[in-house]
Amino acid sequence: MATTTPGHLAARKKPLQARSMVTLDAIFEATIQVLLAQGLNRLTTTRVADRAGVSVGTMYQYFPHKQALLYALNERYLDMVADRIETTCSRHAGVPIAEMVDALVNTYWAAKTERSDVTRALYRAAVELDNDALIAAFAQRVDTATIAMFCTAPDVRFADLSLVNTTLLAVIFGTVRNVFERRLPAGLENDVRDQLAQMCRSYLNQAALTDADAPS
Amino acid sequence: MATTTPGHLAARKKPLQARSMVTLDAIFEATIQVLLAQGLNRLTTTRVADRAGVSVGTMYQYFPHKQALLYALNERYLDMVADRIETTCSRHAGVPIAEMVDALVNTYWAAKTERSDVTRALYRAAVELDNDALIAAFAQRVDTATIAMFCTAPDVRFADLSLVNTTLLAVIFGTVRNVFERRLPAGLENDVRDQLAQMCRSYLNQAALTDADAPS
DNA sequence: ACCTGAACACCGTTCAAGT
DNA sequence: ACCTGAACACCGTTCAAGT
Repeated sequence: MATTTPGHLAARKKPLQARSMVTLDAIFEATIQVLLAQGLNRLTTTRVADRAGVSVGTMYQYFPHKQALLYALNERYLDMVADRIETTCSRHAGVPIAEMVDALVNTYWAAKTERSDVTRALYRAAVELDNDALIAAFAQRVDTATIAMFCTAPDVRFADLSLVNTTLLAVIFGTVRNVFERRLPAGLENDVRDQLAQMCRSYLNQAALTDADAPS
Repeated sequence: MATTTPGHLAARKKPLQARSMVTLDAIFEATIQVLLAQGLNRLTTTRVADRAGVSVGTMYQYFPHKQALLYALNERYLDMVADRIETTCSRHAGVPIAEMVDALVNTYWAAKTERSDVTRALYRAAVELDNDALIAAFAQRVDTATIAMFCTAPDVRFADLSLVNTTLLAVIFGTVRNVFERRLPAGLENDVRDQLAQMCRSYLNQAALTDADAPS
């Protein structure tokens, strides 16, 4: 399921021809480069257009305003992360729940870490815009995927899987972001990731229904 | 300990006279009001000055640039939160660790929730500026306070308290922020808070040294 | 000494004029 | 049909002129 883009932030034209796609990619790539090299306050429509090799006017054919550009960039990125989580979830159907949680933490962590500069740039840029819809769509996709996975766990049942799942995702996503923004040394960062996985496992063990709780 | 402000973001003049303090407060209050009523992209130096009843020029006597204004606002807020955490920590010296964790989660949660509109406005505004130093100073204060508290727990010892503490804070702060940005319904929000506290307790139980681990 | 607000440089966005 | 970039409105910041 793709994210639903609110009208006022939608890209102006869908790239149907190969040439347009190349231009669009150039604009995205230029945006990331400017964001990384110059920072958010120097991210100027003119600068992005220059770097992408088009005129400002052309850029405004693809994006109705600067916000839409940042929005689309973020959308692309979140789609990539959601894709990876969905893949992990379907690959881990039926394994013990401790393995599921480890896979989840590691997938999300890896997706954020592999291009950590871009991740950080996007975290900073994301706040410029009204990304509520984007976050909601992303959360929905991930929620669906992880709930489906946890349902197949052979070793546990929960009284309220939905709440447990919501908590788990809030904790994982929130912690990863927090660690990122604090710029901890890489070694400590990895230690915290392992502790996080451990913490999720302890939580799931404790929250799992015992035989005594089982419905007759 | 107060946070250390890097030179390029420091306020231009320290308000030593009562009149100046009133002006400064008016500017801060105006900033919050504009932020809440109009949003970050309409937060204009002119608009803030108008609302505060001073001219732009006067505002630039107190803050060398717009960033410094937002920085100072954030600094004030973080100092308030850190104050409350420090208070909680010294009040809970010597109680069982489960109570410590509950108090910690609840204090942080309450500090963020009580004026959640301001909190959210600041989360959005914070990214505009170089808040690394602010976050580092805040983290340092909180780290010190919670480590000191955990050292007094009568019922547990840890192999690596520093790592456990870092993890715990990253998880609590990150999760609270994530829950905020997702704008969950209030009921669910509270459920997640309770689950978070439960999760922290499970983690601490599991991470605690048993008698078998104890040094001879 | 301190405050004011017109003036300057720059940015987002548009649209008449090009091809 | 599509692209260009000068032009316009507006914002951050300054500083000569006021009190």
